[in-house]
Amino acid sequence: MQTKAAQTRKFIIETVAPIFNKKGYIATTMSDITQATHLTKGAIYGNFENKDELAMEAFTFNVKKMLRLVDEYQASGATPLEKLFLGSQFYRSYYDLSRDMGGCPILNMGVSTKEQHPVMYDYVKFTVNKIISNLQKLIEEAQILQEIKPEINPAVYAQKIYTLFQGAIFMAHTLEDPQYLTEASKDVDNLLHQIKT
Amino acid sequence: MQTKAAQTRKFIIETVAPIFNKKGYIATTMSDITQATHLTKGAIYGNFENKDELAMEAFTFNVKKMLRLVDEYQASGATPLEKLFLGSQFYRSYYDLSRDMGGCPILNMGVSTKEQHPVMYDYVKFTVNKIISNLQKLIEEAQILQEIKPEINPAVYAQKIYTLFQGAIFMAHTLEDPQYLTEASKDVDNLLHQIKT
DNA sequence: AATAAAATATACCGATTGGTATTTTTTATA
DNA sequence: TATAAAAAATACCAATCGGTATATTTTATT
Repeated sequence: MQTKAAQTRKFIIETVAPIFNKKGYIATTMSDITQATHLTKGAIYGNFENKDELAMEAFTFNVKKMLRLVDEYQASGATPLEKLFLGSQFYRSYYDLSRDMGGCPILNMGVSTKEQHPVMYDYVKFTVNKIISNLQKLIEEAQILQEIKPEINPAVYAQKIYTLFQGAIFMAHTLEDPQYLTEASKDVDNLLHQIKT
Repeated sequence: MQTKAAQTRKFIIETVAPIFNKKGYIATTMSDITQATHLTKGAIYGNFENKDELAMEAFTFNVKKMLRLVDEYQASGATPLEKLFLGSQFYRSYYDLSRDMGGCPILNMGVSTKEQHPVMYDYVKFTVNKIISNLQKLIEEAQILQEIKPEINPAVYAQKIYTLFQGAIFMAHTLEDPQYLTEASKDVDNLLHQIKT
């Protein structure tokens, strides 16, 4: 095992991820990073090529963590429709979950990298598209199993659901009121009840 | 008329507003500002106390412009319900409108000032609350005129509508696809049709 | 046209930025 | 326990940051 290097690397990413998420790419300085990790520049630059690489790793760390959490939450669902309901349920705890990692990485990075960091911005877009595509696939599978009405458009509804949650995430974090997310979850639940067979 | 000073001040604010909106408070440098205005630091600091004041003025400029636009758009509505439908209609052109000013100022500043600029962040919150409160008032007036069902909760629906649009704004700008806003507008239209008497 | 005031430009400041070359310390291997 | 390699610390770099003091130019008033 080539432990040590990989270990510090992991430690740095975990420590720095919420900082990049909170402050954004530009506003996060190497000083922030050395202070938070209690390491020196030498150690940081020994483990990462530059600020860019570190920021990318931090962002993907946050995103993968979130996607893993929602995946685990949906795992207990026996059918696609059950997974959709569980996904909706998941967002009731999303305010606390995302606050712990410095906010919603999709929202924060989507906004703050658009004019600052084209590479990361592309990765945000890629991630958003992947999430919506997963949602769409769940709806399509539910239609095959006749859990959801055949006439509804999976792409349109996947988009509808994710848009609603993303709006609620922004509102909850901006007004510091998790109620926006519980309300959105209720709305999506109602939506799912309307389109189920 | 004390024109000259007020004129340059206005010119600087107008020129700089989309830059602050795009890049955020920290990422916007005095160099950005002098380059965009073709003025020197002396001129800038002669008209504004510091970067802070200029950023605040730029943000309020963007917000007021947007609020004025939606207000003008709703003005032709004869009744509160008509104004609500027009407000929904307004967001079908919001992608282009907000892109021209460097993005949605509420979204961009809400995200980028949260951990960077408490004063501006408070003003974002204040503005969001004001917009929702205006929506709520319109719904209440519509209920008094019996245009909207009495059993629906104005606060809940005002929140619902604005959350949906804010989500669509994020999605449209992040994926660079205005269709998210037209779709949200249709959804809100349907919502209004459901709750009208 | 002379003059005072207002507006803008110039030249600078200390602090901080991301990054690097080098030295020191820690770790693993023999 | 000597030694080589890996990791981290130190000391530095030019460039840029926001901001200021001063000099110059433009404007308005008489």
